[in-house]
Amino acid sequence: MQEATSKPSNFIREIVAEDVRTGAFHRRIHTRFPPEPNGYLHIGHAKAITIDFGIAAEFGGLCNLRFDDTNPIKEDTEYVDSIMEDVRWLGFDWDDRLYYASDYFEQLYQYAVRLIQLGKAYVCDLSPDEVREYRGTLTEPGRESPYRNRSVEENLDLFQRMRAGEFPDGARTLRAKIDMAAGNINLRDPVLYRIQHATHHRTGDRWCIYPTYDFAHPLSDAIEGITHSLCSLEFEDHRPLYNWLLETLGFVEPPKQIEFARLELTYTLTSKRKLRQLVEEGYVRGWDDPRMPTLKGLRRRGYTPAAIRELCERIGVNKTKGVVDIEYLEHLVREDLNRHAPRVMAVLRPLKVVLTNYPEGQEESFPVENNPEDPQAGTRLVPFSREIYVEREDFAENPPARFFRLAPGREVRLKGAYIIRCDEVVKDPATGEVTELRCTCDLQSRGGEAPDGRRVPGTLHWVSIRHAWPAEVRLYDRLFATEDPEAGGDFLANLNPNSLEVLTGCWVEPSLRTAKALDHFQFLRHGYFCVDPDSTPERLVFNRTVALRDTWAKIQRKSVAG
RNA sequence: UGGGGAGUCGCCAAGUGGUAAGGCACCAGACUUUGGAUCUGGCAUUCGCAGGUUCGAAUCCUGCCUCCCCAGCCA
Repeated sequence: MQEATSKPSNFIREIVAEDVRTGAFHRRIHTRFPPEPNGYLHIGHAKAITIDFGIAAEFGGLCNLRFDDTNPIKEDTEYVDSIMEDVRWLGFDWDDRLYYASDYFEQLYQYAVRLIQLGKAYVCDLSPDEVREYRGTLTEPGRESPYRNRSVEENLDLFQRMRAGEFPDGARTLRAKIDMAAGNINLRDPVLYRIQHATHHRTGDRWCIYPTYDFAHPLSDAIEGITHSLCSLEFEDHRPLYNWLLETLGFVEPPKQIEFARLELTYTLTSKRKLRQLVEEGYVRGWDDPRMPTLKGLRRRGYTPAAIRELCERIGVNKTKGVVDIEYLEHLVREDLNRHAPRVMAVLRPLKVVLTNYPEGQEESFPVENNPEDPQAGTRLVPFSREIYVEREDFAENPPARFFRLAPGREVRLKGAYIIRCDEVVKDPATGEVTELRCTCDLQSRGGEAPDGRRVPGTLHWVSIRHAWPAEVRLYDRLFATEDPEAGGDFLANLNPNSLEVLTGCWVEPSLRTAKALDHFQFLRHGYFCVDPDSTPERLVFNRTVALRDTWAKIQRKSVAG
């Protein structure tokens, strides 16, 4: 609880702290993360997970993982497995508290029977269309169902026969008897059970009636001894129903539902339906495409659990709907990876450089720091020889102002190696394209230090041609070109046509040969990269997580703008 | 027009009657064998608007405005 005071406050933390202080619950603080197994987890879920597990941990409580599997036609075990994997990857653990709403089907049924006995629920024969008609509108009250006043006995009999499978889908429902004139539409005799002759991924064909969310959720919470049922804003309207059910059924110290705003990010979509469309219609390569905001996509892209958790922590918790700038997340991965990712040299768009005064056949190795942020990370030896590759954009025949890189007659330092000067530019006579640079190497500058102390402002990354390893590098950009993917009404029209650029002729330093899938690196002067699962030792594949901050690009942009 | 929510810097967000934290972004500078990182400084006389209460209000009261959610036998 000490942490509770050291972290920035938020209204949920305050409510829970107050409940602890007043002893509102004679049991430990208990929350739950209740995903429906009908899709993959995305960045929005990360916030809910962080809050659910975080609040419990802060107050010495527990958080359950509970699958809200009350709709058999939408759900599947494939998602169950995936969700568990993602929650663990994010860094949370439910120990042995893995539950399913479907585990409670029998109990839930008994609670429904109890409600009927109390005269608080009835079997209704209205068709779906009729129910809608009777419900009224936002501004007009509804009308009571003609079946509303059936006897307890008749209701009990009918409900039992619903369970027995005597009626077809949609023929009848069990409804709560509350108030058809309520301003809150959720209180206009909400449906508690519907008939659905469908095979459930866990209970098989044992049931042909299934509880609705509104019925199953509060009761599942109560059954598990949840104290604080945290959910998103769209359930605010359901809270009176949540409370009505628990009160009517006589639960002591019932759980409290508290709603908070979801996490939204700029340039990002979190609608399950639309994400599915992107996958199914081939706009991305799958649910784990590195451009997807799914946890699987983020992982493959190279985002770390720590960065995602940190985002959730720093954006706070409240009821104000907002859209967080994706740059915040990008900043946080950089912050994390800057501390942890080993530095390495990779040339993405190679330009050959021949060091004319460096002895042919000679080679040597230079120690280069693995991470200047972490002296403990040590150094590695990087091989050097007469012919190297540098980045094409690190050379300019007619350098613009403040260009610190290679140009005819100019000097530059090769990171950790030597200072070189460009003497000659070799071009393809047919196209005029620069194909090679011939440079001389200041042999006195081993390690990159000028012997006479002269200042060399530019430092380039490089790879020795003879030693380099080929690689494919996938450069990702935002999936959508507009901050709000929904802008203009058609999210597909807002897709960024340049969200993926595949570079195939890349060369990386030999130390990368042993890199394993999902390993993180900083490619010096480029950005953070992650080994794609497609990678093999013969053909390395890297995904760009995020580029380094690029002050030079900013200067150029400004000079172009005027 | 019914019910439920929300409005503090470009974005996120503290603040709970005592005179506007912090982060992102941005700007300026220092340093730099990553034009990275780091460091320093700048960045809301004002809290949706209008009244009122008070010595004093973003915080209390009144009225208004704007935005979001709800009419699935989805969750």
